[in-house]
Amino acid sequence: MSYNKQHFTERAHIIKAMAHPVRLFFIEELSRQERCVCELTEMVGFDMSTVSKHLSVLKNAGLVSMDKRGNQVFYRLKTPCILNFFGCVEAVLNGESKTTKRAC
Amino acid sequence: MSYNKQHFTERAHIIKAMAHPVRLFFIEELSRQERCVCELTEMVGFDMSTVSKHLSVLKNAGLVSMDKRGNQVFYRLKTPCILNFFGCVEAVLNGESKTTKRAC
DNA sequence: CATCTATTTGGCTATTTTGCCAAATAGATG
DNA sequence: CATCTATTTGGCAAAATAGCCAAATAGATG
Repeated sequence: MSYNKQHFTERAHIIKAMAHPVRLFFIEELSRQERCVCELTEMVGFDMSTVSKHLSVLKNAGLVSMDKRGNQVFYRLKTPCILNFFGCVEAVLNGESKTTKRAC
Repeated sequence: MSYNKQHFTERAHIIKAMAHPVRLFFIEELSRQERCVCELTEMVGFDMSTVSKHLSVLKNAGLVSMDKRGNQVFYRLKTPCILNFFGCVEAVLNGESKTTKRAC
């Protein structure tokens, strides 16, 4: 197979959305329960505008959805299958990757 | 759970290594068979030095391993479990993510 | 309606990433 | 040993990303 730039750019866009410590944390946290921006902001200790921008990256990639209730906006994970991937990342970190052990 | 910066930075480092169209292509291609730098260079049409740097990002993250034979260097995928994740990315692209369908 | 709260957007700077070229390295071959 | 081939490294400029502040929005509440 040869390199189809558009095909891989689309997929990289989604993975790129996950490729930041704060966003990774949000994905994990939102898989547990929905959270409003103010809660997430307090958890990570960044400026709320920064948090909002991270969330919009996730939203833009189709990974989370949002829901405005009252004057708060709640985000939740739309793609639980992402979590299956985290086990593989752990395996890479532990250098177990060569084994046939199914991490995902 | 609260935000442990180091924990998520380590994991983001691995995901970041995957977050580029060319590197994503290499992961998929190398899952099929090992390839030397010159083959990969021809497939993507970038400068060989650029390709070499992309490969070193993958290597640094622990995703591929390399093997020098003759004056060629062959790379191969060290972490097949990554491939299970691609199905999830497809699901996100197709907007099927809300369903309970197991993509990974 | 005026105001307050939660969130997003615009704009700026600092940092990181990407890709090319040129030069360095390392092994193979004449 | 000189040279050729495959690859990596250094360095640079352009582009993308991250985080902060200030300003704009949008509901909720007095």
